Order: sequence, then structure tokens, then C-alpha cells
Amino acid sequence: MSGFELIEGGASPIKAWTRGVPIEHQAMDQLRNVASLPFIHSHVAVMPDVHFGRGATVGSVIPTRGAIIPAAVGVDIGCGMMAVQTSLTANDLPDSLFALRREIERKVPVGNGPGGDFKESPASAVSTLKAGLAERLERILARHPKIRGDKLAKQLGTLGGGNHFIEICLDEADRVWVMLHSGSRGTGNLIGTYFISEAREMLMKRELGWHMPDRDLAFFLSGEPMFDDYVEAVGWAQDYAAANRRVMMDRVLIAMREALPPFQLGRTAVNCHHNYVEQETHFGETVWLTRKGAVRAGEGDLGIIPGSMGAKSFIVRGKGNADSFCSCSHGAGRTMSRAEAKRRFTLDDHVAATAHVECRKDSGVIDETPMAYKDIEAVMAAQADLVDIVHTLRQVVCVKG
DNA sequence: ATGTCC
Repeated sequence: MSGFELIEGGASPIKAWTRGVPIEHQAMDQLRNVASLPFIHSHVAVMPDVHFGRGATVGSVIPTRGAIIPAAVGVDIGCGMMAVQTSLTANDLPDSLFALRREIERKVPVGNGPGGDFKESPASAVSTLKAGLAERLERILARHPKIRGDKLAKQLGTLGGGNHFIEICLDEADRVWVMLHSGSRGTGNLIGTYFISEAREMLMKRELGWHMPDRDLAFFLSGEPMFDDYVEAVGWAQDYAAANRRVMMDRVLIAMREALPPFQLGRTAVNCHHNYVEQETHFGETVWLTRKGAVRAGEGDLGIIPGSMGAKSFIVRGKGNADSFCSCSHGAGRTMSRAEAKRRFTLDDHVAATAHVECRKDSGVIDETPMAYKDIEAVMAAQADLVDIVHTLRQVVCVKG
């Protein structure tokens, strides 16, 4: 059952695609706070994977007129997904996928800390930086020296940690896909952290004629120098994140060419953000649209909705639903905090839930176990009016940081 | 999410 539920009462309404999926009361309070801001354009849209998040609710779409909320975008600026189809099928994969997983881990640094960075940047990263990314960051750093750019080159093409992953998947016709999830790494994090803190300092000096419900919703206003600087920096981090995914995909494909029979890339390749802000036109007005854990689903747009480590993932095509600001969910959505998942589930539970996947099965990934996430089928059913399913993928290898 | 902690 899809379609939105209308929640009224704030300055702006909330339209929530949450039929048949739980919505935490903590997340609801957060959404009401966002909807009370005077610069919301039309309404706030809520995706079925909604859950409480730092700054703003994960799974929300926030249109702002003449203002931008850096904490709504968050620190994982440009985080998103990339997927490519290959000409390989399940029959081309070896019985044991362990060696393939190890080969990918050799080609792509994973995890946080020094081991998660390249010792030496690969050629694809160097040429990507030379094509303009490095120079653009220098211009930003010249005005904002508190942001450090020294991780730039050694992290372009690296995975990171948390819920970031690389997967080898099979679609409904047993065709092999590569899918990965990552963002703008340390540099994007520094940019986000810096501007969030600047917005907070400015908030303390503002004289508002209205009630600010949450200091995490501190904003820049169009016309302020910081507004323009944030737009430039967040745009840079989003481009860096997309480039990070492309360089990483190149590296994964190199690993696959070493471990598997020769193959070609299929027609379908998708690279989409699900944590970002950009200008878009909705209901006749050009506004700033923040998708926090949401994917653009304009008519014909391809997107990626991954399930958890053991669940299905989906390549989707947007229907251009205006009330959702042409958006869809970015995944299944957590049902519990990482801490709660670690309390609730044992390593045996996790091993049983991921029996069909070549992946890490140690206590360090219990917070990412499938049971800590919503049922992806229910999440897809709740957004049937936002996207069509083009491909259904099941993972056979999952690499995590 | 993150050179994750002042």
C-alpha cells in the first residue's frame, strides 16, 4: 500500500510515505521541528526508510527557500551509491568467493584510519584530481583555512567505514553486478563539520522573530557570504564523492578482471547521491532541496535502493512523483541504533542471517546485521508510487570497512 | 559518517 499520509499541525505539512512501516516517535519530533521552520517550501517529504538522525531525520526531503541547513545535509556529504552491470553471469563465478573478496580488499583500501587510505594514489585518482577537483578545493581552503585538504588524494577511491560497502550481486537473470556505497570521506566530513559549526555560531547572533526548535537546524541565508561559500564547498564535496565512487569502481573492476573470466560492462550504470543538497524546481519555484537519506526519482531517473548485508537491493526508475519532490528512499532504514543491535544480537545470529553471502562474520559488523534494518520488501511496497523496480539484486560478496 | 576524545 503506497501513497503518502498527510501530517498537519506545523507551519508546513509533512507528507510521509510510511504506510506499513514503523516510524519512531523521536524521528517524528525531529520532522515536526523541520516542518516548523518558516522557510520550508510547500511541505516536508518523508521516505519509508525514515529514522532518527543527527541534525535531520534520515529519509527526509527538505525544500528550503532562500536558506540552507548544513546539518540537514550532515557530514557524510555526497554519500551515495554506484552500480554497474557486467556481461558475467553466476556461472562465471568460482565456487569459493573468498579469493575475490580478498582481491577487492587488496585493490581498494577499506575502513577508517591510516590503513583505509592509499599509500600511493592510483593513476585514476591523480588524473581525476588534475581535472579540476584539486584546484577547486584550493580556492575553498584559501578562504576557509580551518578545513584541511591533506587527505584529498590518498582517499580518492577508498571505501571508509560504517555502513559503506562494496558488493558483487546477481540480478533476476543471474547477471553479475558491482554495487558500492561511499561518500566524500575525511575531506567532506571536515567541510560538513566546519560549516555546521559556523552556522551554529551565526544562529546565536541572529534575532529571529520566530521560535527555533533545535539548534541543529542552524542555517545560512541567501545573500550571506557563508551561504555562497557553503554552496561552493558542499557542491565540491558532492562531486568528490561521486568521483570517489567512480575511482573505486575502476579498482573493483580491475580486481574482478584478475580473478574472473574476461567480461564487458553492461548498458546500465548508475551513480547517485543520497545525502546532498542542490537547486531544483518544485511546485513552480526554484528552491534548495536537501535529500538526507533520499534519492532523486524524477521521471526516468535511475536510482539504487540497497537492502542490508543479507537482503535484496533494487535498481529503480523514478516516476517523478511531485509530492515527494521526485524522491525515493535510500535503503531499508535502521530499526534500532548500532548500540542496541550489538546488545540484541550475537555473532551466531549474524552468521545465520548472512549464510548466503561471502562477507565479514565477526563481532565488529553486528551493528550492520540484517536484523537491525527494516524489511526492504515493506519499504519498497510503501513507495510503489515513487519508483518502478527495474532490477532486483541479491549479493554474493560483501566487502565492509 | 570521521585522523571517532574535550
